[in-house]
Amino acid sequence: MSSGKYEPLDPVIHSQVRLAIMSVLISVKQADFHFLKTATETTDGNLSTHLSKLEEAKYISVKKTFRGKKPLTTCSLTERGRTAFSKYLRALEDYLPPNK
Amino acid sequence: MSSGKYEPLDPVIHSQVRLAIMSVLISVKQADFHFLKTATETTDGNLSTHLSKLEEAKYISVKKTFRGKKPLTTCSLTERGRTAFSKYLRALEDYLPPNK
DNA sequence: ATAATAACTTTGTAGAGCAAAGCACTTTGT
DNA sequence: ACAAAGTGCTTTGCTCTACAAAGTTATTAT
Repeated sequence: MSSGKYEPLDPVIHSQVRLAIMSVLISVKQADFHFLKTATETTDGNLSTHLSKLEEAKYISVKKTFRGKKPLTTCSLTERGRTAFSKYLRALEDYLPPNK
Repeated sequence: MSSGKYEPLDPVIHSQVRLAIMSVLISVKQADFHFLKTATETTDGNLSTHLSKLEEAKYISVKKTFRGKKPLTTCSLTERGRTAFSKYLRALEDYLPPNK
């Protein structure tokens, strides 16, 4: 039933780092800056900008609190983000060879 | 057995248009410019530059001939391209939620 | 001869991605 | 108490990417 058509891939998600972030957040529901940085193996600067982009798109929500005296940034997927991610995954299938 | 690590995604392939091109070429073995343009729904300019990029990476081979009096550009995957694509697909799995 | 079409390629510009530098603290010596 | 080092980010600046629009070259239609 492959339609032969390529659905557009949401450009907000179709980026290595942001895809990794979304992927992490799908599985853990909540993740702080350090965790995401380790998981995605990116730099502080990159992570920060990519998080901002995902936040602007309302795909994640970012809560800023304190862990003891230090700032703590905690991220989680929004419903909108979850929807966008599954839509992305469905679209992506158009690009993948038929499932074995 | 998901390692929790995100393998880097080959940047030559991780682009909507180039991914679509690779996807087409995996399934049809040969495709001309017009066919690829229709399949990937991109503009002439974009397709041209993306093909050049894939060619530079030696992922595709581009043969320029004539169909009657008109130029005809025919593309196909190289072995290197085929390998790169399956590597990309394996890496991509790291980013996708566990199958089902 | 002129115009329209085909099959690309090149160019210009706007946006994405990254590392380095910056900022606002807090902790750790001394 | 003070300075130096560390933490947890954000901002900046540069390079690289992606795209559409314009250009090129040749062909077919009028």
